[in-house]
Amino acid sequence: MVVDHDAPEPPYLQVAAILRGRIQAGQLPPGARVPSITALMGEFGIARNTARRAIEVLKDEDLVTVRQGWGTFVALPG
Amino acid sequence: MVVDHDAPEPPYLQVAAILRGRIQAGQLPPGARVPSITALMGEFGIARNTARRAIEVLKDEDLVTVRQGWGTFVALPG
DNA sequence: AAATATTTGTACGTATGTATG
DNA sequence: GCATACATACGTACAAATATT
Repeated sequence: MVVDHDAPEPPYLQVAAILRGRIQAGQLPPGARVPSITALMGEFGIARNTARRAIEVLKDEDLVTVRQGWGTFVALPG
Repeated sequence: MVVDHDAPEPPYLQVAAILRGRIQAGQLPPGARVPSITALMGEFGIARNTARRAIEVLKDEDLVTVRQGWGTFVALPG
């Protein structure tokens, strides 16, 4: 899966939407580790800051919790 | 005024705090134009993205409103 | 205790796109 | 068309936190 640089939706929002979909579909269940920044870079062909912005979107939605030096995880329900 | 790269507080938070202070002090009253990204770069000796992050902080606090192609303005009270 | 690997955090400089006036 | 200002993205570098060896 690669982002579409020509789409009206910017890459960081595309990636955020994809990850959100995986969470809501249960593909990434609560407590699961979200792919690391480096992994997202490789999977979607995006730069580091772009990957971080996508995670930032999900963090602002309280869908994930991020901890430096550890990783990003799907937020627990409730 | 220049940011301190050796301070524990990162530059983008330093700049956000300074601007927040100007707003709360009335130096930047409601409706006033906040210095542009380019102006902040020059005033604080920071990069473009760093300036934008500072503004982002204030935007998340609803202290300013940002409009593409126009500028950034101190939010109206209420 | 110390070194190493992994992961997130911050910042740089640059380029291009989009919106407004 | 042009100038200004914000929006997004690239690639790179180093710092900080965590866990493991």
